[in-house]
Amino acid sequence: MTSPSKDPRNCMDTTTATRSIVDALTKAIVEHRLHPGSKLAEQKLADHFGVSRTLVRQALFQLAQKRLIRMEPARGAFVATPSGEEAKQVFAVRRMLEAEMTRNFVRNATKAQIQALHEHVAQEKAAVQRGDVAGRTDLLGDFHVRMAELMGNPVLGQILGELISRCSLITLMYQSDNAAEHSAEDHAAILKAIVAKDETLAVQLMEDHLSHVEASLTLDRKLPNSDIAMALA
Amino acid sequence: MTSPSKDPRNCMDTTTATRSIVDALTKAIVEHRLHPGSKLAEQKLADHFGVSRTLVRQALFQLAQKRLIRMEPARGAFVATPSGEEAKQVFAVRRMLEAEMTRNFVRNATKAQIQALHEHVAQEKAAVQRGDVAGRTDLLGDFHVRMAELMGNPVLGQILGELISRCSLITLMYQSDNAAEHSAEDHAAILKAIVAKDETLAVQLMEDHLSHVEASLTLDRKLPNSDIAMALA
DNA sequence: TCTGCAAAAAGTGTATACAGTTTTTGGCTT
DNA sequence: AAGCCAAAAACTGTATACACTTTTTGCAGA
Repeated sequence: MTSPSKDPRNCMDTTTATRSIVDALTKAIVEHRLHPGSKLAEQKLADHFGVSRTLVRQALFQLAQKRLIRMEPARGAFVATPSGEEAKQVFAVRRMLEAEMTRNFVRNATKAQIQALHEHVAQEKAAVQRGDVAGRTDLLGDFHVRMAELMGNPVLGQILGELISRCSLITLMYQSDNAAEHSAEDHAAILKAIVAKDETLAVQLMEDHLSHVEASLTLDRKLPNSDIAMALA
Repeated sequence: MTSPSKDPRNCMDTTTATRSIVDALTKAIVEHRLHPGSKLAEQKLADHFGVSRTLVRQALFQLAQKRLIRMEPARGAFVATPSGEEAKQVFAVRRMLEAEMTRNFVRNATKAQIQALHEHVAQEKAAVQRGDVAGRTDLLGDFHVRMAELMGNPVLGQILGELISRCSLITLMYQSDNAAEHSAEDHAAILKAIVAKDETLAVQLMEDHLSHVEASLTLDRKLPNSDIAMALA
């Protein structure tokens, strides 16, 4: 009934076009190939993707709703430049969500789910060891999304997914040192506590992990190219 | 800088058109004037709002992202019919978020913020007493959004706002008895615990409140007009 | 040389046009 | 009379056109 495509011909059709533009731009933003503040001109994107402005605009509106870009009236779309204040709020919400998520996970996780997390952590370690920065960043975020999905709560999964995308952008804007290696270890420690069914410890480790990531950012730093006049005052 | 309109002429201009369509449709869905499953034909909406399909489509895409409608390829947009499963997930996320929110609120709330909640609860009581169903539903949801906003966390506020919109739709689909009157009392009790700085009690009452609302729904009921053939089998 | 302004270029916001799909309608067969 | 198929109508998906705004360019004047 609700199958994605009843016709094998349909590989790239109807409305999937917009989705793929959203995904491509999301990936580009999260992977730092598009810098915060960059202008996203509609016609240029349309030419690049080989479609009309119509589809690009649809995609931009969706990205704006995900807060990965901001749209200024009559001026166009720009890659978002989340403020330090906003960053703190995003982390605060993540802590709320993920603390409870971890608690539920400890209580209800099956062996298969724990196994899936083990495999994920192994992948993370491999990415870290071979210096695969892009893959590592991806996997480190996915750890959290994976947990949400394994809990059988796609609603939570989607919300967390969006928050984590925003975090990627935030991290890339404010990161001082490359503390990402620690994250893989944090994940391993959290998983260990989950295996041990130590609810309190697992929750605590998850909260600490998120606080640690947040603390590794210099959120009070003046934004780089926000306003040159102000920078020289 | 980020002021909504620097020009007094701009009353209904640029991109605000789409926003107003989104708001109008959101209101219509949440207030049950558009029933779950209803077709939302683009041209009809365009005629009704006096704009072209372009703007209507933009609005529909945004509503789809908020999960208030669903869009089927080449078939159009329909008011969402969230499943009982999805409803439970939405409530689960709300409990996660709002438990922590309440905890933080007890710890950090200023007198002015508590005063604002008092006024809100008073408004709720007034709406309940004068039998204003629409206003009551609105206010009961807003209580939670207001708390989030008062906490100085717009990120949380927006996420909660969207979850609460979905809950309005869910409530209207699955409500068995009219348990809404209880909600106003629940809110008053929560506020009392906040005033008393009783963190544990406030959190508990908030969780109970949400569980109570969820329990008042018959989420396991077969959806009404999902498939007539199946209903008659 | 630097400032200021006007014309041109580029870009956004909305409407319309058109191709392809789905739904409805109406008649034909059994 | 009920069921089925074909033509028509309605609708979605995408591209294009046009008005209006912002930005850039280039020239004139101090």
